[in-house]
This record gives sequence, C-alpha cells and structure tokens, in this order.
Amino acid sequence: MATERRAVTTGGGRRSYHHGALREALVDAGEALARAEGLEGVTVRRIAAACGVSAAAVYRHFPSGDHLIAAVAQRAREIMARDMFARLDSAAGRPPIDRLREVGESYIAFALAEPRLFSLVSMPMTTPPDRIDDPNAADLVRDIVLELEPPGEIDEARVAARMMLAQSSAHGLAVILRDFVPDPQARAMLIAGVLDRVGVGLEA
Amino acid sequence: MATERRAVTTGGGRRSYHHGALREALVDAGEALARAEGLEGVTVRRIAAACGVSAAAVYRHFPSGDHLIAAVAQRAREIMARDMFARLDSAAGRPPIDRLREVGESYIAFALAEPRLFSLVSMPMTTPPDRIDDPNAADLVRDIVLELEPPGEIDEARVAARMMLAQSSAHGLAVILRDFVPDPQARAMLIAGVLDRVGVGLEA
DNA sequence: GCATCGATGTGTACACTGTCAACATGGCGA
DNA sequence: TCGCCATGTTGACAGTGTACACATCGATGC
Repeated sequence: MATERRAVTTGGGRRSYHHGALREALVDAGEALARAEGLEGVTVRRIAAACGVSAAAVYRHFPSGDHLIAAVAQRAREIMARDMFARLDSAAGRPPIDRLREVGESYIAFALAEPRLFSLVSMPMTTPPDRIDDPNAADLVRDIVLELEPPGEIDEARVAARMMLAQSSAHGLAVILRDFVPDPQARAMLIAGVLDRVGVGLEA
Repeated sequence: MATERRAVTTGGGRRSYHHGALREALVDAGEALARAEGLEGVTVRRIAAACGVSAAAVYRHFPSGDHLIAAVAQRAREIMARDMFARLDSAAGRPPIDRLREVGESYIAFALAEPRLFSLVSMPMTTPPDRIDDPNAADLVRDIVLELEPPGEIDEARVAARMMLAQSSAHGLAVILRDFVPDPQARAMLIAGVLDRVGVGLEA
C-alpha cells in the first residue's frame, strides 16, 4: 500500500509537488517494508519509491538513512509497548511477578509474530529516539521490579539484577526461539518452562 | 595484515597467479575485518583486497558473500568454544551448576571483549556449518544439564527448559550489556547478580 | 618432455545501494 | 501580488554483490 501523495491544503488525492506529510509516510512505508522483507528490504530508495517520492527527498526529513531506520525501529517499539500496556491493564491487581511474566510474554509474542520487525527493535539504538517521554519498556519493568523490594529499603543492586534477569531472559528466549525453534508447540512449551524458572530466579 | 600471496610449491613469498590457500586466507581476513570494524566493514571486495585478490576470486571458494560471512561467523564460534573448553578443563570435577556458570561467563566475556566479532556469532545461521562434528556450544550445555537430571529418569521437557534458560539468559545478558552498559564495573556486578539468580532458576 | 585440462585466478559489466550538489516548485507571510 | 524558503527533483559519484568471458598455471597422461 503505497502512500498516496497529497498536498496539505488540497482535499483530493491529486498529485502535487509537495507531499504534505512525508515524514510520517516514510516511517509507515518503512514499517510495512520491514514487516514484509526484514532489514535487507528496508532501503532508502525503496521506502522513497513506496511513497512515490525521490530518494533524495528523504534527506529533507532525516539526516541519514540510518536515522530513518531508527525511526521505524522506534515505531516498532511503540507497537510493542502498546501490547504490553494492554496486557498490564488486564492483569491489574495481580502480583508483580505475574505482571512481569505478562510483559515477558508480550515481548516474546511480538518477536515471534513479527520476527522481521523485531529485528529492528533489537538493534542497538544509534539514534536517540525523538521523544524521551514515550512509553519505555525498561521503565515499565523497573516499576514492577520495585514492587518486589521490601518497603522502605530499596537495594539498587538487587533491583538492577532483577531487571536485567527479566530483560535478558525474555530477549534471549525471543531471539533463540525465532532463529532456531520453528515449531509453535515447542515454542510454547519452552516459553512456559523458561519463564517458570525465571520467576523463581526473580523472587530469590 | 594482508595475507601474503604464495604458491603451493613455491617456497618464497613471490607473487604468483594462484594464491594457494585462498579460502583460509579469506576467512582470516574476514575475521580481522570483523574484529576491527564490525559487520559494516566486512565486505566481499574488502576481504578480497586484503588478500591481494580480485573480488570475483571469492566465488571460486564460496557460493555467495553470505557464505563467506557465515564461515567467518563459524570461525568466531570456534574461538568462543575454545575458551569454554579451557574454562571447563579448569573447572573439572566441580558441580554441574558451577560449570554451567563457567560456560555462561565465557560466552559473556567473549561478547564484551570482541563485541563486533560477537555480532557475527549471534547472527542466525543462514548457511549450515561445514563440519557438523565440531565443538558445539549447545551440545556442551546439554551434556552438563543432563547431569542435573535424577539418574535413570530423564525428563526431556525439563532438560530443554534448563538449556533454554541457560542459553537465553547468557545471550540476552551479553547483548544488553554490550549495547547499553558501557561501564565495566557495572557489567561485572550485573553479570554476578543475574547469574546467581539464573543458577537458582536452573536448580528449581 | 610435452600437450592438454581443470582449478583458480582477472577484468569488466550490471543493477543496486547511500548520499550530495544544483536546480525546480509552489504554499504562505509581508 | 511578490518573493522567500521548505520541500521536492535530477543527475552524479563511490561503493556494494555478483555473473560472464577470458587468463594462467600445476598436475596428469602420453
């Protein structure tokens, strides 16, 4: 679905020299391309073409192609975060350890449902995200992990270790399942088995 | 260090039309390039140039550039495996859980010491390795995990879950530390803290 | 000892990539 | 209404993987 060219003031779909909302459209096209073909297929020229625009136009909105890809990655993180928050709403009131598991399952589910998009998510962030205040998975985990601390005395080292265990095991599991375990049933068994044990490690 | 061109029968360093051991040399050059510049710098043409050979020569030894990169990745895995076996020799006789930790520490140490080479290791294997019978980290972990099973009754699901927990947490921790925790002291604290908890989860 | 053959190298070409400089367009404020 | 300037286009350059035709040379058979 190539984004239609549209001028800001023009109501119709008439082609005009100026696109009107190119930046958004580029990220949209990048997301679609990443979903369909993975990192290999995400290319400045192809994204531009999908928007019906020349490649050089991209550089009016992003300092480099890597910044555009970073924006697509950020978009993917936001999609993931949305699902996490939705799951957390449903799990409100349940113990912290259960909610941590919910977050982990969300992370892994996204990785397995959209493996190519996920490969963007797990790229090291070369470019700082535009908005610092958007839903952040790390902060989310931290908030829940803090509830595991005894009231009044927060052990920062313990908090950090628990956060790291939660994030590491979820990320590692997602990657390994994606790359080496194609069978959905085997995946489900392993997710359950590993997260059970991570739960034990988190409460230790 | 560009590999010197040498003929099979010629003793001296004299340049000859045929290289003599190009395949090895290409992997060597790829490894050096990966160490120095990471995946971005690992390019068919640059590897060939480092060997003093035209780019097309590569295709006499590898069906594609990706296969060459896969060979470099396999090389890196072997380097990692060597360190693991060395550590395991030193830890012979100690309980399985300690040896698993040794393997995990080796994995993480390599990732942090050679972050760029490690990014090849953790690439999904597009090409099956040439030799199936070489030292394999997964088999290594499996052998140790099997020792945790009660004698006589092996629960395959439990074995799989323990293997997965060990591998996932080590890989995830390595990646996250590499990308987001530059400080060596913080890294050491987190490694210890997380691996302690993984140990608890493994024995559960 | 000599011709030949196959393995392994070279050169050139093509389509693709990111990126830049110079130029074109047209919406919006003065 | 005019002109500015944000935003687009075109064309170019260097670098990428890869295929094809050709060159070279060690080994092998006579």
